[in-house]
Amino acid sequence: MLKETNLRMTRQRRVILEELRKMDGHPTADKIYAVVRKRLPKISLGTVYRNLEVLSVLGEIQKLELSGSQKRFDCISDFHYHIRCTCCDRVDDAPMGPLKDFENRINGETSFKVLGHRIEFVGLCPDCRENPTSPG
Amino acid sequence: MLKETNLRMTRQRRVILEELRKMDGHPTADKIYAVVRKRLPKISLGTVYRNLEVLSVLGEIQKLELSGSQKRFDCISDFHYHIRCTCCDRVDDAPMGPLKDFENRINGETSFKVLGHRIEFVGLCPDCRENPTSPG
DNA sequence: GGCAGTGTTGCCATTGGGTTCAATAAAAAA
DNA sequence: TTTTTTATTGAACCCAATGGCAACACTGCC
Repeated sequence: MLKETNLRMTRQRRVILEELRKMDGHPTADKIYAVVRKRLPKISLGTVYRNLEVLSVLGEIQKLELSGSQKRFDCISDFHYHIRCTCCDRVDDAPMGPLKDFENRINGETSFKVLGHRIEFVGLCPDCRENPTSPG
Repeated sequence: MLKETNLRMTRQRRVILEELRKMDGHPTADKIYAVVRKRLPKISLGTVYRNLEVLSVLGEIQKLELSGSQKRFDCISDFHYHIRCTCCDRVDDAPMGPLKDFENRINGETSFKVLGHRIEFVGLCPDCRENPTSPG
C-alpha cells in the first residue's frame, strides 16, 4: 500500500500501526505516544502525529471527528457511532449499526449538500457510575 | 436572573449577550470577541470567554459540544442538531427535530448509562458548493 | 562498495485556542 | 459616600498540535 505513494514503512510507522491495532478504544495521540515509546524510547511526539496523519490518509487507520479537545484515532473497522463518558471522557463504540440513508432525511430541507453524519451518545461509563468522585 | 447568584450585570456581560442574540449561526468565541470589540474596544478575550461560560451556566446562552477545534455558542433555543461544512467549517442548524427517546435504542446494549446524544451532519454549504476553491 | 536523491526523524520553536493571576475597576450594599 | 465584593484587564501561561530544518536512512544506480 505504500509503493504507489513513495512512502516508506519505517520502524516508527510500523510500531505505531502495530500498537494502535492492539489498543482498545479510541486512544488520543498522547496515549499512543506513551505506548509506542515503550518500544521506541527516542521517538518524538511530532513523528507520532505525522504518522497518524499519514496512516489515516492512507486509510490504514481512522482519525475520529469527535467533540472534545483532543483528536482520537483507531484502526479501521466498520463505520460506527460512539459514546462518550461525560465524567472521564472515555470513548467507546456505540452498539448501534449505521443508520442507512440518514442524510436523506434532511436532504431537501437544507441548502447544504449533505454528505454524511455523526452520532455521539453521552453518558456515564461503568467506572464513573460506580464511583462518581474519582475520574476514569 | 443574576440576583440569586451574586452575579453582576456588567457592561461587558450585557454587550456580549446583546450581540450574541443578534448574531446568526453558531459563532466561535473569537467571532464574538471581534463583534463585541466594536462596542467595547478595550474588552479582553478572557472576559469574553469568562462571560460566555457564566452565561451558559446560567442558561442564558448555549455552549455547543461539537467536533472541531473551537467552541461555539448560541443563544438558547430549542434543542436541535447541527450541520457543518467540511470545507469552511460553517455550522448551521439541521432541519430535523429531536429524535425522542433516541438514547433508549442502545440503553440495554451498553455498559454506559446513556444520558443524551448529539447528531452532526456534514456536507458542503451553499458557498462551498458553488465555489470549491475559495474558503467560506 | 560508494554516491545521489529523497522520504523521514528528532528536536525545538511556534501557533492557536483557551485559562489563570495580580492589580485595578466597577457594581451593589450599607 | 464609603465599604464590600465581584468583574475586568493585560500579560503570562497551558496544552494540543504543527512547522522548519539539519541530520539521518532508505532506494536505486554506477
